[in-house]
Amino acid sequence: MLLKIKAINGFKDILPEDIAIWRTIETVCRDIFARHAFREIRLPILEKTELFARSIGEATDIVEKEMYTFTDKKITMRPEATASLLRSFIEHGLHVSRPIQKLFTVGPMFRHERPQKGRLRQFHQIDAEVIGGSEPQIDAELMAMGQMMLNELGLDASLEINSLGCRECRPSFRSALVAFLDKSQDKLCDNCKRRSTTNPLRVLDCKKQSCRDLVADAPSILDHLCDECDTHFKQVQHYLDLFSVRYTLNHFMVRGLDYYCRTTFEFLTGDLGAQAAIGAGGRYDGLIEQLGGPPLPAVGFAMGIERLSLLLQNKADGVTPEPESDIFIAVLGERAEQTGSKLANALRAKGGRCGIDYSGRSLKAQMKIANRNRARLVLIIGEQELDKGEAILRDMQTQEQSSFTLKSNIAENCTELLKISANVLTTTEL
RNA sequence: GUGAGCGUGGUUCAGUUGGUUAGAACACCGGGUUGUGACCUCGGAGAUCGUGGGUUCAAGUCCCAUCGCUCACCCCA
Repeated sequence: MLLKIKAINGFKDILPEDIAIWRTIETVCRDIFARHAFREIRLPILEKTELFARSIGEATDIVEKEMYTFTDKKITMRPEATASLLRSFIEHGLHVSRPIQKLFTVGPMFRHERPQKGRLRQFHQIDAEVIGGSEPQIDAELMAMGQMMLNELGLDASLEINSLGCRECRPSFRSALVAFLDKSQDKLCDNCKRRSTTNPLRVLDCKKQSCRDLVADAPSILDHLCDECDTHFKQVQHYLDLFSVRYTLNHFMVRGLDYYCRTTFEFLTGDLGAQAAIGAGGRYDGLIEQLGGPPLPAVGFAMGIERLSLLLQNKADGVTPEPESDIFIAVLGERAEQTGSKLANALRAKGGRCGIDYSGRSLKAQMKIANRNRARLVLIIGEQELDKGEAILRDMQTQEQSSFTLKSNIAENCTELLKISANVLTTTEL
């Protein structure tokens, strides 16, 4: 045997067994987007490298070392969706058609990190962005929508929120924080010693207990917000309360992308190993302008589909897969095969989900296939019945069998079978 | 980039101090019902034990190397 070619590290197949969960996630989220008047946008996977450098930030880990880039062509496989979406928004002047654009997109993202539980190199995100509004209601509504998605998927997650301030107030907080960290340099972990100069905000996010203890007394960004940011953040909380969305303030929360300002938030779970965030986002008011677009405020978030999927898999009452067929046609002998195959394809043309096997297996083997397909009905066409113009119709669940008259008009047979099938399927749903 | 753990049929694993033809469960195929699934029962097929080298009379087992996977750090969805 030749050497097998395997998928590359961090890239996963989504097998037929996994699809039910994926479709559930997508269906639930799409439905909720529709209820919130979001429209879908589909974007390319490759973009100019510069797009991500300018939006995510040159100094971030993502841009510095995690992007899949064709260096000779200066193009990159997108590590996140927001940059691409804004590029498209600006390029097509979408702000002209509506004062506020509510857009979502679903698809693969690529980051060259070491894979681990809940973290892949190709992963999928559901991404939502509201462009053109700075009102705190929008922030709150977006979080409420994210919470609705998790609720309707039956998942528990906590929502943590913070405000990072704006260009006006962040510098004063930053210098206060740096001053605080300087006093305790020797107590910080090596990593945080480095970060206290390169990206002091990140020290707040350190997971080491010693740093967490130290940082507990650090100045809070929330005490340094300018009046406008402070009012905005209080309003966000007011509307979250109004919408009955539960949340906790976490002034240690820092996001890894440079473009966030004001509101940031994360949906967190304790059931994903080291990966706590299943969805996260925030406001990025200056970014569109920075990418060459009009000065529009915006806010958005992304959910990780693989992470949602892992959580759904862990649930006892998991998602049940759809049957491969509703009606399976078992045939015995060549004449039956002729009748059965013709009927199967006619049924499909009329919208029926129909299975059939042509390998001439025993009836027993065909019944096993029907069972595995989770077909509710099996139409058994045998020589003896065929002579009488009949077939046997078996309900696999109730185990009841009845004789089915095969009319010469095949359309009539289809109509009759589809009627019985629909009938049987709805009665068991209730 | 750093660290730890693990590589045995399709899948999950067992394999004792190295010792005959490497086992099981699930899955698959077939029989028990010459025309009836899911349950039961009997049988069958399926493994270069990740790869290369070494030690030994003898290696799945010990040693070295290499590749791969997983988890964690980091960072993030």
